Amino acid sequence: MTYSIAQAAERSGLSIDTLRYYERIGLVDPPARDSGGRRTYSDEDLGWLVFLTRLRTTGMPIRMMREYAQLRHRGDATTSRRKQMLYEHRTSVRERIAELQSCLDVLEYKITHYEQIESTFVEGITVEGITA
Amino acid sequence: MTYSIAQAAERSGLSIDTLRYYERIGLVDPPARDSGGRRTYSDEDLGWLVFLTRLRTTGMPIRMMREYAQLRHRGDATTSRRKQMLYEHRTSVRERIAELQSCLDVLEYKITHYEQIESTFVEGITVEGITA
DNA sequence: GGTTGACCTGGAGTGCACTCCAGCTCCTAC
DNA sequence: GTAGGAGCTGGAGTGCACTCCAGGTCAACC
Repeated sequence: MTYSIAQAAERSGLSIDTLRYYERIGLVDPPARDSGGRRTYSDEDLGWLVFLTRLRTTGMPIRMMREYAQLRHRGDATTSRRKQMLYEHRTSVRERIAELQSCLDVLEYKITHYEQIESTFVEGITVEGITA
Repeated sequence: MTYSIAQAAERSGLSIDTLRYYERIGLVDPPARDSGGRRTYSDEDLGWLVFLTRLRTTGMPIRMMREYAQLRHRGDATTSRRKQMLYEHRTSVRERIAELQSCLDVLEYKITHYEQIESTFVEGITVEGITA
């Protein structure tokens, strides 16, 4: 099963331009071409694209994804390196979730106490209180 | 109690340049100045800065923070509008956390099954499996 | 009174991740 | 056989959020 660039875009959630951009910067291997020179994405290509979108969604910078892609390209010898990268990334995602959660808590508090807080914002809550 | 720009930067976690930038774009009111023309931040200024960093950390774009700042500037009449903005922002933060969590789950799965997945990436997990 | 260091201003530069464009080719349908 | 639409390339442009810079002021200390 192969997919046109439009289909690959739809299935990966990336735009057509982004697919070509990712290829240009070496994040994805150039896909096969049909007789007319058009890109044809395989299921494997799609799988990789979907995985990349996960990494991107979780905030991995493109240069790191590229590093991962390059390691992947070098095959099994780099498995542990890649695993290590995923470990580290997992940690940072967890930290990011915790950070968001903590800000969310402040937000909840602020919403709940909105009227009071508005007038006594600094003393009561933001500086001495929850913020700490 | 007042603070120099360097102290305000340290306490808010923003850089000195960012403090001046925020002022320039109308995100914070111009603070008082001392006799030498230097900015002196009050506790209230600090409280606002800290709150802004929360919004920023949770991904609120600057133009929205500015909108909020403008409403705040117009006083009590805009309380419900601002509350509404916080409600909506809360929703988007919750969604973001859920999105991160779901990607994290995939990542965990990938890490746990790393060796197997490497060879059967597409069929087993990414396209038909968890991804869905 | 000279040097140092923090701060000032307006404006230019940066890094990231796309996104858009002109001008072209190729296939399909009428 | 031509009109339309999808796709192609190289390169330029965009939006965001800072970040840096040159050239200056000001207060304090030696």
